[in-house]
Amino acid sequence: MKLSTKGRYATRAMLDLALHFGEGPILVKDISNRQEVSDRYLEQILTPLKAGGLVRVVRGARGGFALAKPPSQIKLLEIIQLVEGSTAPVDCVDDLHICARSGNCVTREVWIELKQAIDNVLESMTLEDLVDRQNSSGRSK
Amino acid sequence: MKLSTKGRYATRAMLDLALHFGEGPILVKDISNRQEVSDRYLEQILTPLKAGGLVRVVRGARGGFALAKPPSQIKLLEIIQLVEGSTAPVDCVDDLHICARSGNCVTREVWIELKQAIDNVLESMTLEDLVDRQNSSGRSK
DNA sequence: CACTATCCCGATAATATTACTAATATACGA
DNA sequence: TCGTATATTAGTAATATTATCGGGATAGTG
Repeated sequence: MKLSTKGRYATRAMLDLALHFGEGPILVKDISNRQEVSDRYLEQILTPLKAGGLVRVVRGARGGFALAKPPSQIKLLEIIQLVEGSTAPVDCVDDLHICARSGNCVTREVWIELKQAIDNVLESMTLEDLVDRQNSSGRSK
Repeated sequence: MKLSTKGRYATRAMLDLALHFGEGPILVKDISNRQEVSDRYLEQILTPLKAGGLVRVVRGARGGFALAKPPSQIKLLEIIQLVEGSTAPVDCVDDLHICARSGNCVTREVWIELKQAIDNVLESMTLEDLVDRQNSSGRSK
């Protein structure tokens, strides 16, 4: 039940962008320096977020990344889904047919409830919420 | 955020044992046949469940596995924790010190909430609940 | 136009995890 | 004491994750 680095780095990168929202394009390198992750790897992680319309990109000199929408309109669930795929703890939750037992499987019902619980948390939290928490506790950027 | 086969197989094996509770030792081979998983692998998965006191073992002829307690007293959370370790989606949730940023990290707070949501679901469900569901919906064993 | 900054894409190396197998030891019962 | 069954440990193939690299496309800048 671990979140991979993709989900963690993506969330931190998006929070970083939220903290610099309105400042124009932000370099991947700056994000990776602040967040202490590999910039090459971070590029890869940002790709699906761009494809999913959460960030916009300016190429070329003075380019970089920025949120495509205000932080208040970006839910953590969207971020996680784009980089990790579904939050379902087991694949049969999304597709009954990958397991012949699904129609007759009570454990599957548990996994469905688990997914719902996870989605509830991530759905109800936006980047703005994270920014607020960060600011209200005297944390550095 | 995927549960590994360990967690899934363990839950199914325990449900299997719950359905046969009171019938004496059950062969690993019988469980693995019914659940369609490798018996060798299932043995390995049962080991931590034994160490954790959820199942008891009778070695030798006419031996096998059985629940150490009634199904009503075994929570799914216990099963998952024994075979998968903590339900924390990120390691820093359990141990602040594995990441230097933890003290100053708002995303960590999200992961803590996520873990709590997961634990809530798994804590509130016992093997007896699963047995009831199985019986009440006309399913086969 | 030449130069440089920046993201884009595909390949692949390194590592970790997962799922499973093999072989041998140990225990119990008839 | 023999057959049946789990216990234990080590090994391994397959897969997924994590990260790196080289070169290329694109867009500003002087």
